[in-house]
Amino acid sequence: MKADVKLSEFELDVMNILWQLGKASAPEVHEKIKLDKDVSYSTVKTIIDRLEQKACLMRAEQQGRTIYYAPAIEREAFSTPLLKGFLKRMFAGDPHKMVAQLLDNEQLDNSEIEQLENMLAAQKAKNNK
Amino acid sequence: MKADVKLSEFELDVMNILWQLGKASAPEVHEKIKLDKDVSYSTVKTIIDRLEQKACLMRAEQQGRTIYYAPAIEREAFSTPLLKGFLKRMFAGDPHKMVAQLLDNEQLDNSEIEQLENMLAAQKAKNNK
DNA sequence: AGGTTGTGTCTACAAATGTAGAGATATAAG
DNA sequence: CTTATATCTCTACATTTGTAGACACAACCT
Repeated sequence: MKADVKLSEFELDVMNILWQLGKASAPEVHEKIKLDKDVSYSTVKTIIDRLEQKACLMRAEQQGRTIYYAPAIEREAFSTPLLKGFLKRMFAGDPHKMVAQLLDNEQLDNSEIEQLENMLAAQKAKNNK
Repeated sequence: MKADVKLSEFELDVMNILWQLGKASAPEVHEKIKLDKDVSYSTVKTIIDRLEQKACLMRAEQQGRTIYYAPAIEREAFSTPLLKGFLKRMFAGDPHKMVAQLLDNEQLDNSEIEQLENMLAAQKAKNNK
């Protein structure tokens, strides 16, 4: 996997939509994007084209003139290095600071927190093996 | 606090150094940056100047000709919105996915995990109040 | 078949970002 | 006091990113 592919914020927004939907046409992506900010179709299509050039998404299907795009890369391929970088940049590489902030920002109810506790327990079990 | 200040990656790198050191001169920042990538002094100084323009850092002190800069904004002022955005973009807004990835990426030993568990317990206690 | 419409293609450009050299100059060194 | 050096200042430019219009054209409707 290409390790040096950098995506801009906007490009990530589009990828995110594709990762969620599995596949989508440019007008569909445009619809989704417009929920957040008002940009023209051309703008979105340009981003899609650039992502295609970078081989981050591919033409999956065609119906009439309409092209359906699908991600060509797994979300994790990006989230892993980005998370590391983000952790380093914003939290001096300390996961605790990050989780603390996360708990502070997001309102998690008790059942959600318990899910997290389960994850931690599982990790501990794995460590002990 | 100015909510609409956007910092580039490089600008964040510099801020990070300042947040760590408390204050530093441009040559000192340059030194630190060079540990990661090879850029000229001018480049770093330009970034510092832009950060000063954006009022993200200030001249704290002067020794001879050398100016010492210090952050003019708390780390949290950036990490909060950035974390939210990052969560939304890379993990579809789901904190669990993010923590899962975090556990996967970073090798946390049991005592570190227990610290996290304590944080979660504290949060639950707060929820129940 | 002819017009309409929704998509795609191509091109362009402004703003932000990364990068750095040339020159000024205050301080340090002799 | 002169020279050398470390910093700062100013200016410039290439690249990336965000943004969108103009035009082409296939497909659908009647």
